[in-house]
Amino acid sequence: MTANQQTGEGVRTRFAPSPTGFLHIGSARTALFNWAYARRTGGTYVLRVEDTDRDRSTEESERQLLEGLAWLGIDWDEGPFRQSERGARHREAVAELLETGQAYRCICTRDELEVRRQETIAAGGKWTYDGLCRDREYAADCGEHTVRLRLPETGWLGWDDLVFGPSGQDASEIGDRIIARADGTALYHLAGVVDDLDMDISHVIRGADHQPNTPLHVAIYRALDADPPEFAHVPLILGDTGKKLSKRRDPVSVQHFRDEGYVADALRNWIVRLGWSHGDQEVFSRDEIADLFDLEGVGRSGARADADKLAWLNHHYIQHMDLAELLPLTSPYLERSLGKPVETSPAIAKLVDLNRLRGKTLVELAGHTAWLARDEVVFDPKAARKNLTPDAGVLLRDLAARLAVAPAWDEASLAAVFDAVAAEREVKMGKVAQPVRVALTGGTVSPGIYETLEVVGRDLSLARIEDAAARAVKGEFSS
RNA sequence: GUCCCCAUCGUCUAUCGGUUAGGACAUUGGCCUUUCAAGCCAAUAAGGCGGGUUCGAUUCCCGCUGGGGACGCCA
Repeated sequence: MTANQQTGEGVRTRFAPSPTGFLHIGSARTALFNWAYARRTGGTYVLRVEDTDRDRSTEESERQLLEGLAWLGIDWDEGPFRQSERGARHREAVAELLETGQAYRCICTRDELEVRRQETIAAGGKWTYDGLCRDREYAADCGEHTVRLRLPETGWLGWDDLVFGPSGQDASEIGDRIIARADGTALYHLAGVVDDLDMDISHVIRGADHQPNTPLHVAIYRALDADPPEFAHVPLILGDTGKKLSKRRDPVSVQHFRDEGYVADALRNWIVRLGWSHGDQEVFSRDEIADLFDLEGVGRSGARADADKLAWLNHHYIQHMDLAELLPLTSPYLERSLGKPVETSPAIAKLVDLNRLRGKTLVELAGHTAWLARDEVVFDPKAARKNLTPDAGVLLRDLAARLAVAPAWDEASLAAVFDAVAAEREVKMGKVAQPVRVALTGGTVSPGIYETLEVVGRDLSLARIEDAAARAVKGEFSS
């Protein structure tokens, strides 16, 4: 029976990251699963920052963490609590365990331990703490010492994992582990259990890398005379090598993907499907995740992070998003690309809308849009050499003259002029449209030529075409 | 090395003893076409191996092989 079943309260989950770097997509997924499970069940989601490793924890990481969660739309109901602020409570728990005899003081030093460990392994044995201090009953004044949990000699430390089913290990495999350092502070295992207990956490959903720790945690719950929560271990996210994602090898931070131009909806959708499925459904909005997520849909084998799938999802969301939502998301990338602030004019907005089919990321979308925001056309040498030949220049000059007297600047009128030029010169439409495209944008990629002309507008279009024509005729782009 | 875990198309996965083994991404071909895309259509592609259990195994059990994770006074 779990704590929450005893108290009759609802589901309470938590995300307990340590602020020692950026928000990792593996952590983000754990956060998402916990969030989703709480939302689905009408439970409560708690955020707890495990910053007890003072050497590695930084405020900057914590800021990044919260920012990443907010960006992904993962909101919490309680917290953020900081484990570092609960030191007194952890000390109290250690004292209690010492009192009840469930723990004892150990004066073995790291060096001594290491020597004995090596000896045991060399002799072909397997090392767990050898229990030298186990029955010595050292008092508080024994000098520098750690505190170890006193495990039963044997006995099954098991739990029924909500993903992996019956799991566990025998106490003899684990040995008496340290729960408090020589300086008196508690280790993660003890602190985490105490916090989960105090915060009445009912379901601990965490990465499978924690599986080997769970027997010890079960033992700590027992020593504290408490019932363990439900545990659900989630298979790890793997990199291209098939190994656990590594900071060195793989792109892992949420911030990284954000910088690369992936939208939050896509990243969230991507990671939720890494290890979880719901029939054949591939696309899940934030609300659907909160609505449909369950632990039964979580698989048991590691999932390789597939960048192509992320790109596809990103494309999907960029296409289906309201333009009003897409524009502000695109602006920063446009400004980055241009190196200056950009005002989102109606023309820019229209071009972004037309270009959304043409990019997998906001970076690409911005890249395809930037030309309109530049004062001067920047020609791609290759595109210009191929399309702005002297012959093309003559054609463009003719075309510009006719466009200048076109009755209107709309698709029908523009098409009539293009058709006429193509017919009279007996060339394919491509020979007309492509030079215009390069004249207007400097490159070979843009929306349909009439749409592009409309977006650029009559005056600027004529100016750019005439300018490019003049330079092309002079052979400026030929070599 | 020890302990634990996992195993369906290249990848993410569906299947909860009986299916022509389904979907998605990627790939390939076709259509469309003024560029690049997108879109549409189609194709290729999977139960690691060996034993059981069963009328019947991808599905249950065992072994092997392969892969992964954990082995801190980190979290």
